[in-house]
Amino acid sequence: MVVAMPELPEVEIVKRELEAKIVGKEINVVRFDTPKMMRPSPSGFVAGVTGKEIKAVRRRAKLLVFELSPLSYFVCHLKLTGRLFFRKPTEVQDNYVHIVFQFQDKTELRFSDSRKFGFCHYLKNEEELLEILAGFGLEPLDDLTPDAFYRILSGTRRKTKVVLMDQKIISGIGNIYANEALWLANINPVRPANELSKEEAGRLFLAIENVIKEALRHGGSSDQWYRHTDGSKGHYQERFKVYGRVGESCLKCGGEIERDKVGGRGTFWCPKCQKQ
DNA sequence: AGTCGCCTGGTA
DNA sequence: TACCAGGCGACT
Repeated sequence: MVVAMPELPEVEIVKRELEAKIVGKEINVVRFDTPKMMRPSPSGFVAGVTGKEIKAVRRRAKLLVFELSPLSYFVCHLKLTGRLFFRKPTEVQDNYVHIVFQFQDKTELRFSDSRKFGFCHYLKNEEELLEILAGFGLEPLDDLTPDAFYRILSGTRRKTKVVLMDQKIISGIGNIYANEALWLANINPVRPANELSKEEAGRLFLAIENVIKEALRHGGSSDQWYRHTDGSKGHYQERFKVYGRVGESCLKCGGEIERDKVGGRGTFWCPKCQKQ
C-alpha cells in the first residue's frame, strides 16, 4: 500500500480544477464541525468569507490561495489527508468532511480531512497574505534555475533529501517527489548537499522538473487519500520508480531497493545507482 | 540535527 | 493491538 500525500502537483491540480469551477461564485454559508481547522478563529473565518465572491484561485507551495471580493483572502492547506470536493448539493456524501462552503447556487466546496491536520486561514488583506507566503522558498517550476539550485546546495552540508523537502528553501516538494527525483538523478538521499558537483546538481534539477511535470500529466499521485475535486484518483502512483518499492528490483539496474529513515521520513533508494 | 505532537485509517 | 504513514511547527 502506497500512501500518497498532496504535494505540489496534487495541489496544483486541485487549484486548476477549482479555478474552472468556483471562480465567480459567492459564498453563502460556511458550515464546520472542527474549530481547530479554522483560523484565525472559527467565527473570524466565517465572518470573513461569508457573502464574498471567489475572484481567483492560486497555488503557492502546497497552499491553495483563494482571492475574495471585497478584497481579502483565505488559504487552505491539505497537509496529509486533506481533500477538496466540488459537489452539487444532492450529489454523493463524502467522508470526513469538516468544512463546507455553500455557494449562492447551492453548489458546495467540501473540505474533507480524516486526520484533521489541514486548515483554512482567513486573511483580511494582502499584507497578511504576503506575510504567510513570505515563508516559502522558490517554486520548482517557476523560480528555480540550475544555477540557483547549485548555489543553494553548495551553501549547506545538510542531507540533500532534507534540503529538497525544506519548504523555506524550495517549496512544494514532499517525500514522494524527493525520493523519485533523487532516484532519477542517481543521487543518494543522504549525500551532503554541498558535496554535489555542478553536474550532479544540474541532473537533480532536471529530475525535479521531470517528476513534477510527469505527475501533473498523470493527474497526481493517489492511493489512500489524494483525490481530484470530483472524487476521482490520479494515476502517477502507478509510475513510482522507488517510492514504496522496498525489496523490489531497481528499474535501472535490477538491484534491490532499500528503505530507511532520512530526516524522519521513509526513504527509498537503489544502493547501486545512488551511491554515497 | 533529531524527536514529538497533532490525528486517524489501515496493516502487520 | 501496536505501529506506521508524514506536513510542519515546536521543542530539545
